[in-house]
Amino acid sequence: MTSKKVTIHDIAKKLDITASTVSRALNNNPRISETTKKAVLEAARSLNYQPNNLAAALRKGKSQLIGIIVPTINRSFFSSVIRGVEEVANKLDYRVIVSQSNENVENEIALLNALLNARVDGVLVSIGKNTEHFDHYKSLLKKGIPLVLFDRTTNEIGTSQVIIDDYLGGFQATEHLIKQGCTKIAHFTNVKLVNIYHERYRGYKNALEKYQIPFDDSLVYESNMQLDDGRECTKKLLSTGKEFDAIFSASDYAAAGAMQVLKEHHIKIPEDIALAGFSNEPFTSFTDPPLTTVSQFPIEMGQVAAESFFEILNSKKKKIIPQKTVLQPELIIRASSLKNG
Amino acid sequence: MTSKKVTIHDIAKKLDITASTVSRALNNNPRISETTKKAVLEAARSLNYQPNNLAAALRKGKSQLIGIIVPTINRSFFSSVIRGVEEVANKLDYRVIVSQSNENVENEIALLNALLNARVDGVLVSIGKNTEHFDHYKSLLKKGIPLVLFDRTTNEIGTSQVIIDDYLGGFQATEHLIKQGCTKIAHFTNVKLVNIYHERYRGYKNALEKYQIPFDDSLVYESNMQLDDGRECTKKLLSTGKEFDAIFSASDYAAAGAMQVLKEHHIKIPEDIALAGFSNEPFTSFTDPPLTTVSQFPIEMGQVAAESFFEILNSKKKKIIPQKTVLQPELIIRASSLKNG
DNA sequence: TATTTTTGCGCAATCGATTGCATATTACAA
DNA sequence: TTGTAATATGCAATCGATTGCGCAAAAATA
Repeated sequence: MTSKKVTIHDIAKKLDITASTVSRALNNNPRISETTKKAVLEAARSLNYQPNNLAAALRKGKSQLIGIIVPTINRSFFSSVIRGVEEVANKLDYRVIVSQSNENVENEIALLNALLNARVDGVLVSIGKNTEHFDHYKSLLKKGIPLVLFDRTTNEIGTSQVIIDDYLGGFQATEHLIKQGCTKIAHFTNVKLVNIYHERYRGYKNALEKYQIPFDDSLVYESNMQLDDGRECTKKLLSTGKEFDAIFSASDYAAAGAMQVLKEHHIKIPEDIALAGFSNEPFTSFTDPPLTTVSQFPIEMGQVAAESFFEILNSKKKKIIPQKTVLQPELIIRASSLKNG
Repeated sequence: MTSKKVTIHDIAKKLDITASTVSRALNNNPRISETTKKAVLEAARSLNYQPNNLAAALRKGKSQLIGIIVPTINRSFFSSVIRGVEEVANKLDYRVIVSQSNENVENEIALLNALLNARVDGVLVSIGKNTEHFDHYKSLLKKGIPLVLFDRTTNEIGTSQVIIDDYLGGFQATEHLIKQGCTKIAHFTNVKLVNIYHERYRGYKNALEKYQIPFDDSLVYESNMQLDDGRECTKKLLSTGKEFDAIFSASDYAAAGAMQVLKEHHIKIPEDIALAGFSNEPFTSFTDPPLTTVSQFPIEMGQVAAESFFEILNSKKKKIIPQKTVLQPELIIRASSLKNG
């Protein structure tokens, strides 16, 4: 049933001109007369011509496709970034190929290769947690293929990246808790070698320092930062008998876990213990009390990353100075931390 | 800096054979000797050969790309479906191009065209709310291009679709509330002409009927089903003074709104009023109490849709009988409705 | 040993659009 | 009127891989 594909040759035949002319007419080449252009456009419409991007891509060496690799697609943050990227790309008539690494280095490498074989014009990546060597990305750059990292980035590759200021976010959240009158603020963090968590941790410490509150290492708990980890950490924290009046969790999920345990112990939030998370996960406005958190503006991050990407793509000069764009996070204050409200 | 691209011709030259042989060797054609295959593979590796899918796609007429159109990428349900599709596609060495219609018919048409020009091998679509004519999809089918609809579908196009049994979900949720001892169950729904809401409503009514509970139209509230709508409906419901002991909301968001208002009125959930939503939005497990809801298994839906898609794609025969796959939803019972527990 | 079959590979066209380099026509200046 | 420039279009190669057809050499069969 597949109707014969109509090509520029069919148009050419119909108008008794050559395919070259048709191609130029369709691409609005100035060396084609207005009359011919009109005729071509008209014929194209009447024949229901659909250009074959593959052929053009092959010939031109650019596919109008860009690849994006994230750890998992169905997480609010990442899907929002993808949304942002798609918006920008779509306007510029580029298509976005998505793929997920599942935090697995080998997948990352395989996907990167697959994208290269599909001849994407470039790639946007949020690096998996366990990725520790970056040769596959470096070789991308050597081949001159645009690469932009976002959120989960590294400085080991000389390429543009877009991140949020995790330090500032950590600082703001902590400062906010301090201003609410908290002085013994616990902190939940991930293994601190992961950059973003380290930065949030730094922000936490510096805020304490600024307000001359002694830093107490025994109030800092490391975990994998999922809901259950948050629960565990909170239980441990409570069992030590150590006094504290707030928890700043570097993840919303761990904060949610903390909230559960605190409530199970009939500890009032925020009166007894104030709570702040990080990421502005969609669920945070639905907890009771709603969770104070830090927004990372994922859609905007996607847009900025895409813009940064196209800047590289369109720059004629071979040497591009890698840009590091740092977005400002925003503290979202909700009831979980609002003592004087 | 772009290193010269190495092609099969380079491999051919190196081994003093022809490109045809190289191509066949790489594709594991049985008519090529093992010796030659090994040599080609070896040479390909040493030259760091990367196949150009564009060229192959052009020649073969299939791109190994599939397109997917959703209203918005960054919604839990849709991003999860995409995740499922990507998983299946990736295993079969297909790439997934995502795009979002923003519930706009014109975007839908434009995106569809863009995908066609990119020569995707087929398309998966969740139709926008406002789309009322389907010619653009019908013409896809006429061209013999595989199309699978999921979640937001229509019977007006003779093509495969994957949906969940909304009727059953509505029935199960209502039945559950009844079994908890509720007899005056309010229902929040959307304009009932939207299929999925109508089905849930039907399920609600039939469950009542099965248990010989009189249906009371004045307990049914129509709205746009966002959080605020849920709040409004609940307020109205309360202000009527009408007795009710449960709310089955066809949307989790409206249910969350209801929960807020009930709590503001110091009405105990579930003791005074039991609550159930629909969709199993990620936030529902974080509310207090956690919300009983109906899971739609979006990842599985994506997988099934993809499988259905590849079935069409791989079927040799021209005529494919459109399959309508109806997935079973699952009632997720949580504290918001558990009276005896 | 003669004949048929199988195996392994080369030749060359092809997919559809782009583009550098002619060439023909028209316009314009001298 | 003639030479020159500008304009509009054609020719043919090209992008990189695939594939139907053909053919020689090797293997199997008669």
